[in-house]
Amino acid sequence: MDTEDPLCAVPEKPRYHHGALHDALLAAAEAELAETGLEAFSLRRVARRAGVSHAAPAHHFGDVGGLLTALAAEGFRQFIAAMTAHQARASRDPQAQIVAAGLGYIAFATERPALFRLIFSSDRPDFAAPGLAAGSAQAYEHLSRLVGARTGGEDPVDIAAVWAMAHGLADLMAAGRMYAIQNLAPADRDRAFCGILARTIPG
Amino acid sequence: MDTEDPLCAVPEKPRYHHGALHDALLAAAEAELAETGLEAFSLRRVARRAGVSHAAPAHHFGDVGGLLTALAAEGFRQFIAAMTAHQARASRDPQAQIVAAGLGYIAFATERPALFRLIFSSDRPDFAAPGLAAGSAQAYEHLSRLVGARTGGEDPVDIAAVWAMAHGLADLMAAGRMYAIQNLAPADRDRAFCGILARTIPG
DNA sequence: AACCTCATATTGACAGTGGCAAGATGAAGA
DNA sequence: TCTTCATCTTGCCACTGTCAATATGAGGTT
Repeated sequence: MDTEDPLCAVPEKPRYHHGALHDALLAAAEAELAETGLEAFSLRRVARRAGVSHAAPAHHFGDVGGLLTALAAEGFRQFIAAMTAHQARASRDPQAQIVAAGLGYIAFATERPALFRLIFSSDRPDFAAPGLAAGSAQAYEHLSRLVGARTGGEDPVDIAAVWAMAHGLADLMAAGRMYAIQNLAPADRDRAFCGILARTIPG
Repeated sequence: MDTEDPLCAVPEKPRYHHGALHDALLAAAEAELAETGLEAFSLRRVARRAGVSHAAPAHHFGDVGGLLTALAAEGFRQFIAAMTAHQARASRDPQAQIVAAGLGYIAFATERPALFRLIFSSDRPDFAAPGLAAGSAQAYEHLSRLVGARTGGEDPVDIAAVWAMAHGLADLMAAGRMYAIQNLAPADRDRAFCGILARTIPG
């Protein structure tokens, strides 16, 4: 959250027409989501944080659902980026890539639990909206390709197994329910995750 | 939801002191949760459904969090019951019992998605409250015993693997995100789940 | 330059929400 | 019968999301 970014340099004096409210609201919403969580998310607080009236978001996002839809689309981009980042640090071996993607999956859930819940455990975004549906599909295809590289064919059941294992670990970690794993030292925790994730594809 | 249950026979004429408001509110809350979902849950609608003023629940549950805490505790009981029911129909073989528990896990999530989210993906219940913490711990121990019967020792990593796989499948099914599996015929779907769940414990 | 247009933002209202305080009710014990 | 006190209601407050009406001013046209 760098406020000195010259690329976003916009005059700071208050003016009637904000100029970049769309992006400012998205950033405010993301911060608000991270701080208060999804269940306490408030459109009016987002507007206040962006320094704008409570009805201003409506013009850009329609209603709170629209804002959350846009936020979820952005969330999927970050989600895929988290997997990709972890894969980049792993070997090219297909199995290692699957495990790395799983670690990225878990890292995203742990570091951004509210955003994770927004994209996977909420009914409030409109998942049929073009931008969001595309993000969701892109995430699935990302996983699908990984599994395909490992098994040869993209068997939906294999994909489901890898997906479910990564998702289960991620969701339980985001909710803070896996005490046995949470209490491990980071290195041991990662080792445990790797071992578990490696079980999903037999052979 | 049998309204003729003689065991619960309570005079039905409206009176100032309800007599069994605690249980009536819990039942109303569960119905409300199932119909409107967790994110649209409203304490006042629960009160209306129970035929009582909007402030009546406060005396029994404190606030909305208290009601959701009680509901979550009840949810864990039903959750464990779902696993137990599926296990009863399976063979005594430890591996078969693990798979059956997983199928029960998934069945609970698909049949009661809102309750499932309440106990696994919500911050609103107080999970430190005695009744709820006990239910949560009981569920973990249930899984723990199953895995122990299969492997000999209760390795937390083995438990985590089984738990995460079942949870991942359940959560993604509850959210309606596993299109590839959802579109399968019920028999094929169960076969797929069994195959996937069986992968979690190696050997 | 002056003017117009219209997307952008504000204000104010509305019904709905959770929580609190004050009061009404009536069941149970003295 | 009288008293007590848990139970339930009423009324209020701050807050929420959404809508309609209004104000603003940036950019294009003349």
